Amino acid sequence: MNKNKDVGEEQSAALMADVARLAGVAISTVSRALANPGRVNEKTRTRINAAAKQLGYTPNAMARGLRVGKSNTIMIILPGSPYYGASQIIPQVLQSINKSLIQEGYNLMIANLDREEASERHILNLAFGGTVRGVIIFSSKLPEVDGRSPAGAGLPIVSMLFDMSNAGVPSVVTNDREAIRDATTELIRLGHRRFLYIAGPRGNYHDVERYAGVLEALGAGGLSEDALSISGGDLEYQHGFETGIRAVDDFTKLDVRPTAVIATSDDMAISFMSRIQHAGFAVPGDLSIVSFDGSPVCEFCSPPLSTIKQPVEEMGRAAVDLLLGAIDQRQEAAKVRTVIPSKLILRESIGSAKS
Amino acid sequence: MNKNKDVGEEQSAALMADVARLAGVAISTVSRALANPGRVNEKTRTRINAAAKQLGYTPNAMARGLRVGKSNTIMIILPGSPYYGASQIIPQVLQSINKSLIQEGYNLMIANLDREEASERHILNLAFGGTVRGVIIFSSKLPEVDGRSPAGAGLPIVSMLFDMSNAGVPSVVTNDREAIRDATTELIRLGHRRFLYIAGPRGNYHDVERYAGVLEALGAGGLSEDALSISGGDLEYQHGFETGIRAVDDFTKLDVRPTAVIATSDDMAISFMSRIQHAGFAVPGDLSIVSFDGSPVCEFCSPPLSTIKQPVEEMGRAAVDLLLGAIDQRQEAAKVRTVIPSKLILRESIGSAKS
DNA sequence: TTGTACGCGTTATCAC
DNA sequence: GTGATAACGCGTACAA
Repeated sequence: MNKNKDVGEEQSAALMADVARLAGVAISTVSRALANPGRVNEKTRTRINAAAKQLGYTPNAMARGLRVGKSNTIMIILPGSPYYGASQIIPQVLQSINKSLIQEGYNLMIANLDREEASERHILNLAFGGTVRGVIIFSSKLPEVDGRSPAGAGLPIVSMLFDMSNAGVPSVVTNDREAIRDATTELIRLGHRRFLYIAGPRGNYHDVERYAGVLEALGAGGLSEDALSISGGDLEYQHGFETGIRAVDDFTKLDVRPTAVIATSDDMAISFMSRIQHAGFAVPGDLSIVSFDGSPVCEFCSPPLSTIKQPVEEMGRAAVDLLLGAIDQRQEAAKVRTVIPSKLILRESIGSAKS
Repeated sequence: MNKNKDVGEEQSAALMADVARLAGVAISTVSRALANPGRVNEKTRTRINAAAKQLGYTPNAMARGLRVGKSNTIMIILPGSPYYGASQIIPQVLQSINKSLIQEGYNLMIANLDREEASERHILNLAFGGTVRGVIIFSSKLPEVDGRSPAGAGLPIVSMLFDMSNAGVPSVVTNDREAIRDATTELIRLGHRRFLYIAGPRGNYHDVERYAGVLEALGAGGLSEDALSISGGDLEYQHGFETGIRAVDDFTKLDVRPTAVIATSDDMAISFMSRIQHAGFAVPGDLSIVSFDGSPVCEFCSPPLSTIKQPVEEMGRAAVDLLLGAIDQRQEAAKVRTVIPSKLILRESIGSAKS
């Protein structure tokens, strides 16, 4: 079968047929020996294994995939333009997910979903072309063009970070609302009465949740919405750092200056804190700052930045568990929403309100 | 063919045969109409396209791949534990590469290469199992187990960031040595005469190059190696931030204190700069700092951190071009080494030497 | 220009 | 326990 077997040097990939011939058995026996080792005589099995090793045999994934009608590739859909806060955590997420997947024999393919139709089409081709077996979505929207969507391809989907459970997509999220609420409550406890909220894209799930969390804390603390000023929130994508910079302008224009700032991503907080200090405000003397994400770099800001740390590794593992569960049909609807709590890390960017 | 065609609702994937039947042509004609539109009558072609659209037909990638003996997936091998400085730039690299690949009809699969044999085996199965068509390697070593390596699988490989051209792997790198040399020269020009170099893993390509660059600048400036102290350089992996923290200890223990610090990654510089200021040293008053990578966050450090910016997007594009060139055999050996220059970004962390 | 027939490498179904 | 054989969905000689 292998026409190059006599060349010896750069032999092209060994086939199952080559292994069978070398081991002196039928090709189907080789297949079994590799897939169901129990259902084949031990003696022949070892002979087959030896032959396979000698030839450096590796099963052809596409042939197998075609035959069994399944691939073993999972696709993760990343936001095309780095999502306003997520770029810091993407590597951790990918690594966590990939590690979990590999243990179960799956591969990870990545796709970027931006505003161009071409990228949506590409993703859908992956989904409908049988290339992928399941989807982890890390973006705020599902790709859809010509009425086709990954769900329509019959693919299991799990959403990470964004709660899409009301769209029927099992989601692994953190407790955005409670986490921000608790952080705000802590600020109130420290005597703060006026706040600046640096928003993510308006309407975005995270922004909705986090904004609500701030309001809940204000309400519980006996403060009205008037205590809250808002910056950012543009619909258009913007780099987190830029949002923070603009927030400095907004801040300095306010008649009554807030004493505490709640940023919805570390990037925003980092650029804001840097520029606001250049503008002559002391942190935390004049101004306390807390943000969301938990990037490692926050510890080394000046002053060290308080942040709400998202457990991205755990969330990655949970998303994989959910997805593989759906694939194996172990669970059909699963728990639709899995919440993994974030943790407030208090650092020196937060202090008592100026009296 | 499609047994579910009468269900209408959740129809399983339409096949080429379905399209052929609906268009009233033979299955092979459909195949041609999609692949070589020129070689089929316009009238029938439009009929076929209409049928395909109506059925939501998407070609099965595995069947095609099996038939043509090629996949259209590229694998990128990432360092399993975040490489000492690279974690900041991985998202940009992935996005740049993915974008370039999609335009040419390829997909991107990711693999992590850490110290465990399982991950090497996984990568090699991908390579030998026909799953991938080419490899972009972002790690300092090539996976190899049982004497198998991706090159042995006949796969085109391109290395990014690391120069592996002497191992026969076309590489896209930046001018580490010159960039560091120029930065060091600038420090010398500013009157600095003693330096601390915060090293990456000893023996690592980047560290070798960058260290050499420092020495070249010292030599050109009439300084001896005695002008240089070294911190870091552990063989074991360590988080960049930790290396910077340890460098603070090393620095304070030196009898003659350097007035300038050259860090081989932004992470190191960021944690070092933060802690050294807490220890009572002024930047750049007592100490100038420059680092390597060009993370956006450097601009918002206190003081803003000078850094050598690597053109990661360009490097990603170049790597893809090289790889696809090798796949298409347009170029056989290609230029073995492509250098894309980095750019020194001067910020306030650098100043004249204390007199 | 279009249709027929075969094969890509593997797994699953059946006999033996 | 093992072997022959028919698919999986598509591309491509070749014949019509």
